[in-house]
Amino acid sequence: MAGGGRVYSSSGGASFLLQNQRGSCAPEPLDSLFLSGSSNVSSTSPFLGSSMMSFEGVRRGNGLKRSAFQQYEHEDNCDEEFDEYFHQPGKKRRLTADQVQFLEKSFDLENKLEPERKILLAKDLGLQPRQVAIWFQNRRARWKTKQLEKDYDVLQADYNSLKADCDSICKENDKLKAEVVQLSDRLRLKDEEMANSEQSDTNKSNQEPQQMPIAESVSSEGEVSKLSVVACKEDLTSVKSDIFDSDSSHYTDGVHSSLLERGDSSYIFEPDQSDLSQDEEDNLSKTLLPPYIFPKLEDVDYTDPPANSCNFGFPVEDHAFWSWSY
DNA sequence: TTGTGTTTTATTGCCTCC
DNA sequence: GGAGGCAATAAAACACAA
Repeated sequence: MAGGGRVYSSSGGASFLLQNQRGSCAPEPLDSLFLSGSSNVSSTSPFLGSSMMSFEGVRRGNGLKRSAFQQYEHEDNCDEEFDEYFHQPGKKRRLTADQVQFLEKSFDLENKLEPERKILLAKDLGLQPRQVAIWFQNRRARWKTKQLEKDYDVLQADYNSLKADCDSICKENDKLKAEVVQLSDRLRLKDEEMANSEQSDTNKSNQEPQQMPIAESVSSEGEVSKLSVVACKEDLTSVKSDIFDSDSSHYTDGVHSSLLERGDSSYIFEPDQSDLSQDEEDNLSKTLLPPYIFPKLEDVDYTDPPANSCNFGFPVEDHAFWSWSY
């Protein structure tokens, strides 16, 4: 017994099928049952022409696939065998291709089954209303599965497209990061060369008896550090030209473009000296480090990369090269 | 012919709605 | 509380390769 107090029967729905499909043995075509204008239910049904249709149209010109009926259609004594086949308790009977096609068309019109429509369909097809209901229920389940597969395919296509974009951007990001590291190394080498040069100058000046410390010299005349600044600027100019000549085509990310959009790329390396104190100039001459760069670069947050698999920011360990000069 | 995977029909239990 | 829908599942029917 079915749940919910329902009473199901699966053995009583073949009356029409027996009559209809047994034509070779009992030639009583029931086409008239489905022809419009006849006295059959569907022809007078308010659903005909809307959600209902005639089984005749489906039956006509439709070759049966291998079905239970085919197995018995041309045999002698088919009455007994047919009855035997359909009266086996607990045996499942597949619907004929015609019946399925009819149900499919009905389903296409409306995939929900109102009670009246169910009764009419059952009468038309010679099935139990319960069988029609079950067929619609299973058909809705299949439709839903197919729909899910379609949705999945669409989502997969979207995902693949986004992933391709992400991969492309990641590669570009890696390339730019490598470039930054390379340029930073060059800056550091320049700085070290400059420091060595200053050291040798200091050693030479220490041999002269009245040589003043650089800081004092700067405070009194400012000549040494100014010369250093000029020398640094000359060095940096060569580096700068390398930076902007190396591959300007992809300086379109936030860092580069934000710098270039200021209209004067040289501001990175050429702070307005009129705003500098002597000490600041001194610092510039000693470190050569672009402290002037970093405040500008702070527009880009390198410490908080996006939380996806594609790390557009520099990882924490990558910050090492930013702090080497401090 | 047979084993195996797939499809189809039917059942069961739970849920919602009226 | 009954009717009906749905998800999960069973089981028969079917398809097909070996």
